[in-house]
Amino acid sequence: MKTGKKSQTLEVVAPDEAALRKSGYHHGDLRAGLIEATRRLVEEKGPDGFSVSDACRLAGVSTAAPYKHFKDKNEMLVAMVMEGMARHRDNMLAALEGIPKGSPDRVTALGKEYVTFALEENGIFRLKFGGYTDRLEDPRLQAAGEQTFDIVLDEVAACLGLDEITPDVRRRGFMLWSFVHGLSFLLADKKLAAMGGDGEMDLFLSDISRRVLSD
Amino acid sequence: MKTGKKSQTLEVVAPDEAALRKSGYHHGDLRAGLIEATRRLVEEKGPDGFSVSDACRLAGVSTAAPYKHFKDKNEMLVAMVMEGMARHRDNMLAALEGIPKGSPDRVTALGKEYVTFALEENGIFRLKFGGYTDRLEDPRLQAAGEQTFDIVLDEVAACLGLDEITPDVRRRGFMLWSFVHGLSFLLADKKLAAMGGDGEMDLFLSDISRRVLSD
DNA sequence: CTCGCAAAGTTAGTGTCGCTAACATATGTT
DNA sequence: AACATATGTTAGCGACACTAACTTTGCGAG
Repeated sequence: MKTGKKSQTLEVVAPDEAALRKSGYHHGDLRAGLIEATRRLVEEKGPDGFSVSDACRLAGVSTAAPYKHFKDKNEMLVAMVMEGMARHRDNMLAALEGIPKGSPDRVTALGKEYVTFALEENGIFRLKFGGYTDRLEDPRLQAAGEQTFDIVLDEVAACLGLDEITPDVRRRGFMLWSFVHGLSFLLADKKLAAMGGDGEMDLFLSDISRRVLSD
Repeated sequence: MKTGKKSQTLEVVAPDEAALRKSGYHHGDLRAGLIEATRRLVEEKGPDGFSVSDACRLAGVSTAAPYKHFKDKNEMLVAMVMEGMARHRDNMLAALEGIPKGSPDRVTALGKEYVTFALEENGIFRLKFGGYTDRLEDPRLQAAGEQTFDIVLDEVAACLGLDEITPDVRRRGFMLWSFVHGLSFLLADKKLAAMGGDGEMDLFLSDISRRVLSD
């Protein structure tokens, strides 16, 4: 029989969870299901509160199952963060649409998107950047991060009327990155109480862009 | 018998560890010993790698002993971070010595000290800021953080020739904080490879101060 | 001085977790 | 149809955070 009893886990699953529950003995795509479960749990309970066991319960498999697809807990997290960073990169590029090339508004838009992602996908953000050394030092993650940073460097160069990445461009890029990076952490930690309206945020970011891009 | 056998823990302790090992049945000041052990272990293995059991081994007591002094693991970490932040604050104030009041160099010096602390006591820094929401949301920690931020605000106001903390001063203070905060994370994560010499760092920070303090 | 009690240790045990080993079942190739 | 392999299972180990119940110690009141 294919779907006999299996009464310990809810049989009728919400359409929401259809993607990550299994149907028979085999799951179908447990790897993807575990990544999705990991994403949800990390977002809900935070990187520290996340456990492989929880992910297994959510996916409806035994606690040993993940190790057929991932070396260990850390690799599960790396896989999930990788997927998140790809989304992050897409969002950054999408944020540029419709803004004329060479305008400082493009830099501001990138900064805003950076902060938005850090807040909305805070679990992923903290996993990638908040952890202690070598917790997620996977070279693929580093490469993905540099790729995203290159987007910023291109825009900075364009704003300065340059067609190559000079040391000065890199310097300003680091400044902008430091800025939005720290701002993301402080906002997520609610250290900046007074930063109320969305418009105030926009002004803040464009002010920063102006200061960093001026000579 | 008072000091009969007890052969499981090294009896002859290094002078280094004298402060946190016990002598007899009673430790003397286990609370302080555990805080010191926690500090060393967090710095060595990172916030995630830290375990109460390790701290107990280092302090030479049983794994149940800490719970006579701390509610749980989190409170041990809070106590340790509190002590670190007091040190941090002292360092900030010390960094101002000898620099004329009202000079932007004072702001730069504060920024440098901030980054220095974040790198040298990286475990504490990540515990306080890197963790997920509400991991260390103790009100005492928040209060200590605001106290330190006030130091920065005073200096910003002085640079602008103001004698009160206006919204503009606060805005610029947030900018500076975001900057050094993000810079600290990126440096700790080694994302900024090219930031080589110490002098280059100084130039970078003073450049940032100038940009934020200009109108 | 000693009696008693609270403070500060101990051992033993619980439940959870990450992970492994050994076994079971489904899938796809020949 | 048969086998090899991929993918699931159960059982169990060692580490961990934390608790309960017991023991030792220091100290103050009589």
